Amino acid sequence: MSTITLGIIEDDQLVQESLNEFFNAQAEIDCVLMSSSVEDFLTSIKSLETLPEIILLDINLLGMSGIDGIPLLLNELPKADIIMLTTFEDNDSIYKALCAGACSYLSKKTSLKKIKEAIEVVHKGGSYMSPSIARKIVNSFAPKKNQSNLLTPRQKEIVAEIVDGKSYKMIANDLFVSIDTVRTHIKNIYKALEINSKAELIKKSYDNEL
Amino acid sequence: MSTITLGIIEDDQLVQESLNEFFNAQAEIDCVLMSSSVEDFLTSIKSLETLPEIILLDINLLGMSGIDGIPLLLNELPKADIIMLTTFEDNDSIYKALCAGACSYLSKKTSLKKIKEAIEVVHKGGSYMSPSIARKIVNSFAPKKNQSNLLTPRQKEIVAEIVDGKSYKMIANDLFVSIDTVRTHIKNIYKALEINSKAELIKKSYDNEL
DNA sequence: TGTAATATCACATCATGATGTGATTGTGCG
DNA sequence: CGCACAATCACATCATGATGTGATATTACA
Repeated sequence: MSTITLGIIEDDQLVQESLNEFFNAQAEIDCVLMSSSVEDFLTSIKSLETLPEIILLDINLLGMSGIDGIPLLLNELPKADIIMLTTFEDNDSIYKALCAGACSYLSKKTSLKKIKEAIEVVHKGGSYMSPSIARKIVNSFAPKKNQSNLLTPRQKEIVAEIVDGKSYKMIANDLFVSIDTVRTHIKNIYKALEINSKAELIKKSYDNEL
Repeated sequence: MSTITLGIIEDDQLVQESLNEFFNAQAEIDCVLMSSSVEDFLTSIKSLETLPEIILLDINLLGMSGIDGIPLLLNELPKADIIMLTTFEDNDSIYKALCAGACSYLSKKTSLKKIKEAIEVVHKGGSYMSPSIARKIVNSFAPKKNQSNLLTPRQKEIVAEIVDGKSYKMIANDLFVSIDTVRTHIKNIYKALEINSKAELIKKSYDNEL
């Protein structure tokens, strides 16, 4: 197996040292750059001969946050894979990091052995998530338990049409009822969901809040 | 650690045997039911004393597909966690299984040791994905390469407000411009995106097609 | 049997959205 | 310099959406 080149952006001195020490002892992984901030990292890579294939990235950094740094890093190193290594495990951070282009997300509690495993997995074109984080991600797909019966079946049909971009007139046609009936349904839907515009309805629908 | 009770739905005789043999040798895991179809499984669990906490589920089954079976299984065993174990690794199967409520997804190539690990991880409230599958999932979050420059920065601001559920009037207020300016922007946005309603705009935005 | 919930329709009114035409200003680029 | 383009504003018009009030028929359940 060829050596994997690694970059690390991490502002905690202790974590830096422990990672450095560990990877120095690993023949398969070569840490080519260690920085305390995204800004530093971006200037430093310009003078490197061998660029990192994998970047371990913290979120809570001096200067720019790791999440905001992802697009910049990918811009400079389009082929690099980014692995988040952070204490933040809230849905929002995870979601934002993945959307920005990170391809793996590890809790800082992860053992060095597992971090190494994750690096190797990512290098092979896969991805590894900490179990707790993977669970949060799958939960974001799963249907809400509050499969709330806020809406009647008929109302859900109407919502489906609206979300599909249909006008009242088209809905009336599709469902073989009058426009006024559609209006009434929508009025009741708005009341049930405590909203008052199509935009909010579509948003709720996409966010699975029905 | 208390014993984990397991159910398996798998129609390949060989896989059944190899799983059975393996788990019989594991003190931590007790396979309480092995079926060849979702239908069989659902009738058989009625006569069980100890219900499975975890279900290993194949997709390609006689009768109902594993994916279609997920809601039925969760209905009977609301506390159970479902782990997919299948050769199907296409995005669509993965997406559908997770949306239906599966909480883990393993390739059939996964070693028995890793399957056991996955069961334990899931039992602790986490989730484990095969690396190749995890990668597909994260890719579904990542931004489209076609970060299309169809819209100007200002137009993107307007879209953000619309998607947020704001009316033209509110947008005009927020951005300190007149309603007519907002109208013009939206007109141009519609032209650029070849659409003609707010609903379609919000849809495109949520589907990352901007 | 009566009441609640659902689904249907009507009429009215005002707000908002969609679309067209036209104009001004500033910025950047070849 | 002149052109393209982004961003701003105005006026006009018609379609659509939001909201209220009221009514009828059906089903479902206590």
